Amino acid sequence: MKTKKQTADFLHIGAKLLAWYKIHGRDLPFRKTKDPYKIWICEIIFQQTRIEQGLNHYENFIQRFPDVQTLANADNDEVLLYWKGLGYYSRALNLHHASQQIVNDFNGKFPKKYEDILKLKGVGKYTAAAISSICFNEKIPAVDGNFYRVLSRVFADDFDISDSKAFSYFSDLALMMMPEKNPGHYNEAMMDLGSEICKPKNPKCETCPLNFDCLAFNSGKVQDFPQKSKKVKITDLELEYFFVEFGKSFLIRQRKDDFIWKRLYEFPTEIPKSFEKYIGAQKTISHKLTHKNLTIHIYKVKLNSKREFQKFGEENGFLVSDFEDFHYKSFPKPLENYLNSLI
DNA sequence: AATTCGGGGAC
DNA sequence: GTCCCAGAATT
Repeated sequence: MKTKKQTADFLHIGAKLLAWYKIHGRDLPFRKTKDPYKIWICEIIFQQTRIEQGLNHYENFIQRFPDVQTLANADNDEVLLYWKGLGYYSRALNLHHASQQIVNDFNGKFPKKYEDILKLKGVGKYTAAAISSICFNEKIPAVDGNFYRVLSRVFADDFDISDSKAFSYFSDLALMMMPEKNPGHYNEAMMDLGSEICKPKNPKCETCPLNFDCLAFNSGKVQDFPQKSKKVKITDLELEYFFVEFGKSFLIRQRKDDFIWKRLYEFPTEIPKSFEKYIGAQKTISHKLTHKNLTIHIYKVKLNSKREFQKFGEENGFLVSDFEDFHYKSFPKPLENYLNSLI
């Protein structure tokens, strides 16, 4: 149970944060709008993604799909194309699905209530809070990795951020500091502070607006926070592909959506025995994902019979692509790199 | 409650 | 090499 004095102290910290934000907040393109559609897109794009990495994707995506209707009417493949290289591709599939949810279930108008926004596929508690606070002035903390880090340091709190209860734990802390006005700015301020000042490594505590209040800083233990118990496990995975070509054409197909690289394009993973005599150059690619170390073997299969090429493609459901066409499809990064190396 | 899903940048 | 990033869905 918090006393009145403590609650006042919390609010004081939130006010400092907001004051800092007004001067030092980042000038980002999506900060100028309160269009829930645009904020939604930006929140999804920047999930687990650095601002610098996703900025161009955001601009291109908004330009091509400026509103919910455009996105809902778009081809699934084109949505994925605009997601090329961003990773976590189910985000794009969920985005497309949710746009059709808005058209069908919300009469084409972006929902305004937190509970409704939360119903959209791919929108969780963080994203619903971000949209609600920024666009509709709802006082809900958008607790993300930045909140975990900043709050655990300010209060020298050793609550394990990999605990599944961390979200609700830090939400309670964040809410106590949250000002009545400008909830969106408060949430954005915490993200900017976490990104620019209270960074995971080498935080700039000397210029931090909260350094007077920060218990970790004042006890010289900033590096001890946040506490995180869970470590990432990395497994090895080998993939084998056949680059089946005839002239300037080659065969591709779309992946299923039950594994990595959902719905992205790839090469055949097997060929008939009769093709083995055409196997030529082989390339081995190492590629790191967050939880996997991939080793990808790609074998060139250069056919000299157009009939065999087409027959194999048709019978196994492959598409014929070429070095112009593949730019208009979304490939996994290592396969895209491979294709570019052949040009 | 634990696992899975990318790619890139900082160190 | 390790860790983290405007997290969410699935098991």
